[in-house]
Amino acid sequence: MIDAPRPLPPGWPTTEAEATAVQDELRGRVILDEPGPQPGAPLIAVGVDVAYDDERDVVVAAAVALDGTTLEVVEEATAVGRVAFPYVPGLLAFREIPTVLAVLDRLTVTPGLVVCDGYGLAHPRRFGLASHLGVLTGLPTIGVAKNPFTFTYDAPGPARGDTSPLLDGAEEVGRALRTQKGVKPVFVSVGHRVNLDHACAWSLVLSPRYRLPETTRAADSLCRRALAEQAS
DNA sequence: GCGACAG
DNA sequence: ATCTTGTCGC
Repeated sequence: MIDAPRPLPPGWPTTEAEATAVQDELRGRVILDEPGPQPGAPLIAVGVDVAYDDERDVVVAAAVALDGTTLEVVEEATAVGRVAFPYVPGLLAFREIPTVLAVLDRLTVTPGLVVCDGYGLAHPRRFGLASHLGVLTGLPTIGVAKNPFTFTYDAPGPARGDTSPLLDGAEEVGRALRTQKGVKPVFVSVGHRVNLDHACAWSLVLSPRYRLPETTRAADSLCRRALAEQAS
């Protein structure tokens, strides 16, 4: 059975000015002074990702819950929604967050950490997707991105676990983290209720074999499969 | 002013 | 994100 795309929430921003105002309002509710879960602690780590069909204006979100110790999949969920905003760098969250919230609602397990595909604090106004999702759910969140966006960094050391600051001018907004020897780093930033050390440590724990965390890989794979089903 | 820019 | 074949390598 294929789900019909759910409609947008009433009052959802439609202009860049409105979306920016929402960010500025929600940003005051981000919690940055909690250490967050200890890396390796027994918890459920949830990866979220989305896939788009711009033709049909459809977005499919996937959430995959992993045992934070064994990295085994304990639950999967998908949700189908409407693309909620045009793609504007810095406003990515508005495109997908309603559907991401829906997919998290479908999980029966309680996430101890949510790993987002994108940024948190590393954002032009310090309120990326991971920050936004964290504030709206109250859950600890981190962002792990594949690209440095507009930020700068020097290459981290060659060993797995080596890091270097991700900089916006002189300000450290996240870290480039080498998750595999000799492989391009990922870009980690804090979302909500997790500090940068723990965010990096969890990113490393969740990436035992590949460049990207297993949470991200599992969610990416699932949302692509779900989008293909939705299209057929 | 223009372009570049997470996904 | 997405458009897209084969190919080199473990």
